[in-house]
Amino acid sequence: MPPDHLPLSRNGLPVIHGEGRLEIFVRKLLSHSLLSTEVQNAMAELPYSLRRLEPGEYIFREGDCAQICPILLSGYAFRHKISKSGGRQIVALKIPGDPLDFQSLYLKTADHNLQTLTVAELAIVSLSDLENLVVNRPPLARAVLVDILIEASIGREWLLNIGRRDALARLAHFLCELHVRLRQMASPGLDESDIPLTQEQLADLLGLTPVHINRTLRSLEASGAVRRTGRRLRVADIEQLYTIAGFSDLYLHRDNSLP
Amino acid sequence: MPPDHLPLSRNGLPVIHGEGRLEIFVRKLLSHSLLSTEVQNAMAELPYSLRRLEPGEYIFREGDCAQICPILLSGYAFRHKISKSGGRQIVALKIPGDPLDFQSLYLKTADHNLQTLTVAELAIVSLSDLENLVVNRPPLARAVLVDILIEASIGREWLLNIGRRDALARLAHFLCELHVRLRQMASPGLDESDIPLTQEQLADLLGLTPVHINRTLRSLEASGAVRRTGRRLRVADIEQLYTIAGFSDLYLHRDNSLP
DNA sequence: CGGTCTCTTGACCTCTGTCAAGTAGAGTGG
DNA sequence: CCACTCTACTTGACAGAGGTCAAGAGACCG
Repeated sequence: MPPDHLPLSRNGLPVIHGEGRLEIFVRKLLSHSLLSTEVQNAMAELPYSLRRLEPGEYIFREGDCAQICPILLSGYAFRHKISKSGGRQIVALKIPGDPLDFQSLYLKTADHNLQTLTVAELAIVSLSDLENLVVNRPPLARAVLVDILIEASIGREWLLNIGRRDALARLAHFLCELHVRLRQMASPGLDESDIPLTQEQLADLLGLTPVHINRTLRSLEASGAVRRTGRRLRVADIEQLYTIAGFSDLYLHRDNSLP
Repeated sequence: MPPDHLPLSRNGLPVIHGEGRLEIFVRKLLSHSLLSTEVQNAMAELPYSLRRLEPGEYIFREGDCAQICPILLSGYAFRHKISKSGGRQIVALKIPGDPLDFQSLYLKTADHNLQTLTVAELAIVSLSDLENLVVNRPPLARAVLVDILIEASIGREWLLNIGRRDALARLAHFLCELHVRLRQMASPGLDESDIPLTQEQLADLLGLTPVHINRTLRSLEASGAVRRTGRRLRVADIEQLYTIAGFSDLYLHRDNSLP
């Protein structure tokens, strides 16, 4: 039985010096911020240790006091919270390239759980290396902050989604968001039409039940917006999803680095 | 007819040099971060101009490109978004002492609307003054970031609240949060048991309808958890509200400045 | 090929929304 | 101090989106 928690903070001697695996992280920040090539190179050369996690492994738990900054190199992860009555709500979905925990560097305790969704690879960057990199590079500090602000903006859109859209539009809206975010990363081996969540996970993410997700998914399939083969769910007609969801990507702030 | 938008960015010559009105903002940051007296004094002496707003006035709108940093000195304000089908969702409630818009300093366009809930007074601080203050004061920069992170944490708890709690627990949970946040500010003239929202606003905040808020409020009143006189809503028994909501204040990170 | 985890489906239920009409406060003006 | 007016709050009847339960079928894995 593997340990429930990652033995993460064995004060991070970097093990592997990446063969450009951090490039996807650089690309993530570039998607919303301008960074000089000097900064980009410095980031790509950050020492890190690589960890491979199975689906469902916890990266940290509510109440923990994390000390490192993991970056998602491949696979998916999600943040979630559980209410006293046992209901689970997924509050964020992270895709390859996303930094997973700038927050712990500034807050004492974690207010949510972070768990892998699929097999995932993490680059564990040491706190001091990261701080050394950011200090004296205001544009990089700014890019990190922008990343945090965009995650918060996505959270607000999810509030609107769960609070005010019916099941069909709500599901469609999430599929649109994931599609846009994946396409924005434009990573080889990352298929923006492939939805990696089970129906139960979709339910926990959208504040619905698995049974109702099933019915709604079926309805989306009937209209041709998605296709399902076996357990695999794919976006079939993104334009139609946009229409069903009333989707606008303003909240993703993709224009942030434009003139 | 007053202008719909504030003429905010008349490039901010500070008009009034505060008689300690910014003290409440200092106190807000102190509630989660340690700051030296030097930093506190420098903050309190920031030049600012004072604006008084009527209930329901917009401070900025989705798509705007704000340029200043307003701080809420008295009264209440809220962030909200509107879906294509017309549903409104309040995504954040701001109380006296809260900075209202660090985000615009880093993101090009606003992704939500910001509106006053009651009569409110804002301190408008110029962008350059603020940046000058923060640069070379890392603890202050950190405190500002912590403030942003805590707002994001509150957003995640709201996702759990709307996604996974029924109307009764959901309403109770919000009342608990507001009570704790107001008490934490411990400001004279600020009554932590007084709920300043109409039933319609509570509905938009909790993803419910006004009619159902009415029924739920009535149920809370019957159990003695709240009291209503005329249109005024007050917390009557906070312990009972905690129980009904299954409330834990971990997500407010009030321990953040403790040893 | 057996085991386990998802997904499906139908019947039924209930929480919350909808509609619509009426009441009561709070402010305004006479 | 009394209309008058707005807005907010109430209330009841009814509807419907989504939840619950439970059993079975289909995928994927070793």
